[in-house]
Amino acid sequence: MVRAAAALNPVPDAETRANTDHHDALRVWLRMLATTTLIESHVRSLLQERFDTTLPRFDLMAQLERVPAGLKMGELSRRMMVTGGNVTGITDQLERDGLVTRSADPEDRRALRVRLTPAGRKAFRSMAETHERWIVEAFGTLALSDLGRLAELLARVRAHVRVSKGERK
Amino acid sequence: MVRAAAALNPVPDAETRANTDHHDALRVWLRMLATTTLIESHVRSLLQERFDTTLPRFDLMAQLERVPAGLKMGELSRRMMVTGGNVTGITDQLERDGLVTRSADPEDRRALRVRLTPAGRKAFRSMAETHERWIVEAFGTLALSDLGRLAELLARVRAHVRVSKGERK
DNA sequence: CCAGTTTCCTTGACATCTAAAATATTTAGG
DNA sequence: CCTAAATATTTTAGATGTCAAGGAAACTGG
Repeated sequence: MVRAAAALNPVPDAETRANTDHHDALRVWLRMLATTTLIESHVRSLLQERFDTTLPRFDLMAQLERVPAGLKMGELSRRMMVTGGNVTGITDQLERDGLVTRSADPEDRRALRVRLTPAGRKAFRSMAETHERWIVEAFGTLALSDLGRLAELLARVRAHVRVSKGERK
Repeated sequence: MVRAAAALNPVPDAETRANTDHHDALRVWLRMLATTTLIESHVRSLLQERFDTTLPRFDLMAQLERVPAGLKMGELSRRMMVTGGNVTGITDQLERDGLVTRSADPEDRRALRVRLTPAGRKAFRSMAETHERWIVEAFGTLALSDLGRLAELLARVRAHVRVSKGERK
């Protein structure tokens, strides 16, 4: 996808010298992106087929499922890592379908609390169970030890990027 | 995110028994998704800031960069794993900005060939170099051996999902 | 040669998403 | 108390994505 840059970029990290050769990092990234996209689109189409719903709607409901008192729009926005305007739109649809409700927050009149309705909770539980089965199957080729290794590698990358991002801005 | 389903789903894979505990697979998946999304949004905002462009536009140009003769719309669609309508829209914009051209395919009058213009090629090379630097830095916390392990684990998952998906439909 | 099908592309309707502006409320400082 | 800044949400414009329908050209089997 990309040409090699000369070996001129300093590694800002402390301990790991002599690490990523340039093409290697890019190749791993593209593979990671492709794999994630593959699974994600698989899940999307299954959600569509079997439950006539979408991934963002499922994600929003998943956030609410463990919080019976509901979440404020802003909390949903932060947890889902999307903008507030986006949450507004998705909530509109779920509300229209009777799966969530918006109600005034008693402690802050600017805020709204979003909650699953009983119908929403029921629908979510059914979807979540099936969804987990799909994911277990997708990763079913990895032994438990491999799964742990993968988790650990991902955690390291994530933490590293978080830090660099924070530093830059 | 999801409750545990009882241990009742058979692992369709041959060799690996006693593998993914249910919550583990889900946890790894969510972490992988979060990590990928984090890097992707990082790249997106950097592309926006530094080059006033977007990831889909960059991706499309990346496809064209190695094929001076250009690609047909349908080929772009397949390579980018998006629908044709989507490619039409992104190409419209790049064409408007003078970065690509659409020209008739001499061998098939239904088809169009999309090519980078010299300006497009120049712009892409500059972006690609910087983009690679970002990615190398993002994965800079991993030693080369870790990078290899990560690549291998991802490849296995990807291949496995590809197969299951093919089987189902 | 030609009707029927397939392929290539665009268009239209709609769901997601972001960024930025507008509104309403709360909070902080004087 | 009262203004100024911060916060919570919605709205708008625009890019990205899907799917399905439509027009043009190419292929296919008589």
